[in-house]
Amino acid sequence: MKALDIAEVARRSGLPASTLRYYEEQGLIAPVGRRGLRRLYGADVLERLALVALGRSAGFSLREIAAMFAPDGRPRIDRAQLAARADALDRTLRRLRAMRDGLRHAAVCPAPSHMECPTFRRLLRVAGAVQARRSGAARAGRAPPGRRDARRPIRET
Amino acid sequence: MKALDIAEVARRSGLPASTLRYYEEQGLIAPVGRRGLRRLYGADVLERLALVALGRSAGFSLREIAAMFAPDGRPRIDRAQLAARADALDRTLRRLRAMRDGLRHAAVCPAPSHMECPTFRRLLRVAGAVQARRSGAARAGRAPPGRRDARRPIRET
DNA sequence: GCTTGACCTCAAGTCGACTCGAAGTCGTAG
DNA sequence: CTACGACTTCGAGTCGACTTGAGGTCAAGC
Repeated sequence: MKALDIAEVARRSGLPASTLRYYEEQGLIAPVGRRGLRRLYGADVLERLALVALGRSAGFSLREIAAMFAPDGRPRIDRAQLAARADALDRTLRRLRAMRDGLRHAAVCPAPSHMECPTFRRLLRVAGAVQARRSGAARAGRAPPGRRDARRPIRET
Repeated sequence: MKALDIAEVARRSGLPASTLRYYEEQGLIAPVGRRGLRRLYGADVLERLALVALGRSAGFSLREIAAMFAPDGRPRIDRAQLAARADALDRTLRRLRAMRDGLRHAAVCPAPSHMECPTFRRLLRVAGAVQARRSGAARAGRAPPGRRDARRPIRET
């Protein structure tokens, strides 16, 4: 077994060493051992990191990703959870698609000002409506406490 | 002109008053005046807020959105910037689409473990590759300093 | 044996977009 | 006229995912 030192894992994974230590702290990876103070990783850490990257890319938090590994270290992924995340992605996709089309249109729209373009105005109403719906505006006037924003950041490419 | 107080704007926009104040601090909106200490808003603030919501939905930061308003208050949106953002959204969409398909597949994949499913493994390689490419791994070994992660959070629905 | 420099730990800082709490002001209903 | 409560300001706190810096350890090369 050739053990990898942190620099090697960093080089091969593209992640800085500080991130690897942070991931370890978060229970996402673990070194197979140490030489003195220095961490030694097995080659499988790279697959694990790919799995983490995959999860992050799909919008999972590090905490959620950590929960996807069984204590024995093997990925134990809940299929229902995957399906749910796929559905969430679908919703995001629909929203972003509409947004892209709107932007695309606005970019070439002949109206002198965006505010005079019907398409743009429609987009505007939609964006405003999403917000109002989320807070229950004009119904209760006050969102139930503790009901924090469920949206989670997804990172662009 | 009927002036709206902050509670009314909050109600109609679905945003908490604290957010409206914060937006003002960030130069996104401004009250038309005050009655005593209290802010009074014109009706146009709602359109403005819709514009802000739109921008946020498209992945712009508040800073960028603020820059989209000319000093006179009218939206002065750079069409090239819109097109660029639309392209960025397109890339994000492609990535998320692949991710969704992968998740969907993994959720129904008959392989006993995800690691034995070719589709899942392919997805894994892709996710790992993105990361490695971003940091220039295996080429320079070190990303040029100051070149911070350009990805920006997009919020799900 | 000594130096070098890659690694270590731990605490603190960063960023964006808000939210919260304390303490103060003020218009209006009674 | 007073009390109430909706507003105000300002500073600090939160969250997630890291990064940075100070100060310490240690294996390997000279």
